[in-house]
Parts: sequence; structure tokens; C-alpha cells
Amino acid sequence: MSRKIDPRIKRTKRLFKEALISLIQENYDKSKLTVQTIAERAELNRATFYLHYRDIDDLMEQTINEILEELHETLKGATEDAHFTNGSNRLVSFLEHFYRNAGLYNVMLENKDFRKRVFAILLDIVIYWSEYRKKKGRSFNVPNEIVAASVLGIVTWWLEEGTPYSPNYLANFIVERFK
Amino acid sequence: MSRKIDPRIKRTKRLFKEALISLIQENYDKSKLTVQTIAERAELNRATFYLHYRDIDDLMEQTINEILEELHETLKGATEDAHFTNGSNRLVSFLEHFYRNAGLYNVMLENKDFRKRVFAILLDIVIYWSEYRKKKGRSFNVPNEIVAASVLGIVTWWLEEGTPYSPNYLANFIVERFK
DNA sequence: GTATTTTATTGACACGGTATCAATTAAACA
DNA sequence: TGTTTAATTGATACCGTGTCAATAAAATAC
Repeated sequence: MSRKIDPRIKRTKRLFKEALISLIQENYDKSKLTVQTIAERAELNRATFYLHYRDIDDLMEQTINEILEELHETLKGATEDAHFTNGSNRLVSFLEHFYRNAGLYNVMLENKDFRKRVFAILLDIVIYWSEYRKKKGRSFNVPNEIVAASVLGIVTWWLEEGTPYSPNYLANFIVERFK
Repeated sequence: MSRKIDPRIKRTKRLFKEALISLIQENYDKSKLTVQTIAERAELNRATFYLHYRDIDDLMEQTINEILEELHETLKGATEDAHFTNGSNRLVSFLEHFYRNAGLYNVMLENKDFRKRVFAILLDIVIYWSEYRKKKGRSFNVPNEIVAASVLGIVTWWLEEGTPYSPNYLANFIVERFK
């Protein structure tokens, strides 16, 4: 019995995901994206695609899962060495991760499912931040959801505009907004 | 020479737009939307579609233009009878318009072009609001773009969650956030 | 290292939607 | 009422999808 994954499968799935990401990064019109195009970019046969994915949405979903896994790892690190000054260093890690993958996230955030999951992560950050502020006697005067939605709006705009501020500078604006 | 528009054209274009909107409102999967489906819903022939639109994107764009035209009209009214208390009554009109057409806007805001145009309208509102505050000596401490992006994030979330607050209540939260 | 198993490739297929056309029917206009 | 314009109809070539059986290539087991 094959306990380990066949290296061909691992390679094939990696190539398809890389192909999708590279096409997305090039601003390839998402509504015109075909399995053909993805397979060509991956330098694999079209039929091979269907051995691993139901359709493009399926590939997209699996790719999203991996990206968010990465984001989670990044945030985990940020929590552990927390010498935070104003409870916002998780937010900075979050923004730095988006900054590094701006082209990808800019497109991905159009996807409703993806955005909902990013929202959930942001909400966690806000709740954590909110707890920190509560201890200092400076609670938010609006629901955490509204704070998170607000931050997501700012991040989306920031990516659309080509990240005009550094992650740190943007974080300051966001924190400033909630003084 | 035909100075006036042929009533058949007017009727046909209206039917196609109504068909698109009704399908969108029903949460019809946008990526699977076909010209066939739209023509059937409009009770018109598929070939007739191509007499008026290049493709679905074209129909979408023309429909977006009309919706935003309506939004502009709404806001124009709000400015004229402005007995504003805190400079935010344009914002309330904006939210009321979105509230009335929540199902449609919720889907439309996924469209990048549409969102950019709504952002521009919001930015106008924020600038107007900002001027008002400046006179009172309470300027925003962040760029207007960031305020607008923040509001758009909140509105997007509000629509996705099925408008859990009334337009007035939400406006209060937003204004509160910028105290 | 050879045999066995699993994956990838190839070429073929039916299906459905696209975009366009010429011919015909129906409606609007003058 | 005659002329113009729009809508319908049926046909067409084209392209992407999803699946399949046969074959080639690579990985694993012995």
C-alpha cells in the first residue's frame, strides 16, 4: 500500500497551481480562463487536469486553501514573538503577507468565498486587538465585525491602488482610525 | 430621419436588462450565465441579443451605467434639501439606495469596474463630509481615500450579511467610527 | 533489475454555448 | 399604404468541456 504520495501527483498538482497563479498574476481575464490555457501553461495534458480537479473552480478552491494556510502560518509566528506596542503587530504581519503577494491577493479578493475567509481571519485579529484595548480601557464603540469589514475595505483599496503605502504606514492609518 | 428611438429597441433593451437583473437577484451563478438563459428569461430570441450587445459583459456594463445613473439622481436629491445635522445625510441617502436594491448591489459589487465607480461616488461623499467637518475644526486624521475605502468595506459586509442594520443605524456606526 | 502498479499522454467523441448569416415575418413611421 | 427598420427563424462553423479506451512512462515492490 502506498502510504506516501506518488511524486508525480505532487508535481502535477504543484504545476497546475503554479500555472493558475501565474495566469492570475498576469491579470488574465478570469471569466475567459480555460482548462486548455491552464494546462498549456502547466505544460501538462488537458486530460491530466481532470484526473485531479473537477473543474477550474475546484482548482481555485484548493489553491485558495494553500494560500490561506500560508497566511495562517505567518500569523502564528506573529503571535508568538509578540512584543506589541499597541496590540496591532498581528495586523502588521497580515499586511506584510498581503504586500508580498499583492498581485495575487488583489485578484483573489474578488472571489466571494476567498474574501469571506480573509474576513474571518481579520475578525480574529480584531477580536484579539479588541481584548487588548479593553484591558487598557479603550474599547471600540462599534461591533468587531464592522471594524473588520472596515479594515478589509482599506486593504482591498490598498491592493487595487498598487500598495501606495508601506505595510507599517498603512497599519498606522488603520490604528489611527480607531483611536 | 428617425430622431426618436424606435420603441421596439427601447422595449427590447429594457427586457434584456430586466432579465439580467432578475437572474442576478435570484443568485444565478454568474460564471454560468449564458446568452441563451438571458434571452429565454427576456422572452426574446437569442439572435436579437446580438443586435444590441456584443456579449454579456457589454449588457452588464450598460446595465451598470443605468443603475449608477439612478444612484446619482438619488444623491442629487439628498444634497438639495440638505438640513444636515452632522454632514452625513448624503451618506444616509446612499445607504438607503443600497438597502432598497440590496440583492442587486451585493452581486454587482463583486465586479471590479462597478466597485471602482461606487468608490468614486463614495469618495465624493467623503470629501463633501470632510469639508463640512473642516469648518467645524474636526478634520479626519487619515486621507479621504482611506475613509471611503473603509466605508465601502463596511457597506460590502453589510450587504453580504443581508443588511443586518437599518441604513440610519449603520450610518451612525460609520459616523461614530470617525468621531 | 524486473514485474507490477499507478499516473500521464494521446486521440477521439458527443455535447452545449458562441457569434454570425440570409431569408422571412412583424412592427413602426411618414 | 408603402417603405423602412427590427425581430425571428433555421443554419452554420467554431471552440471549450468532460469523458473514455488505449498506450506510454514513471514509481514502487519484490
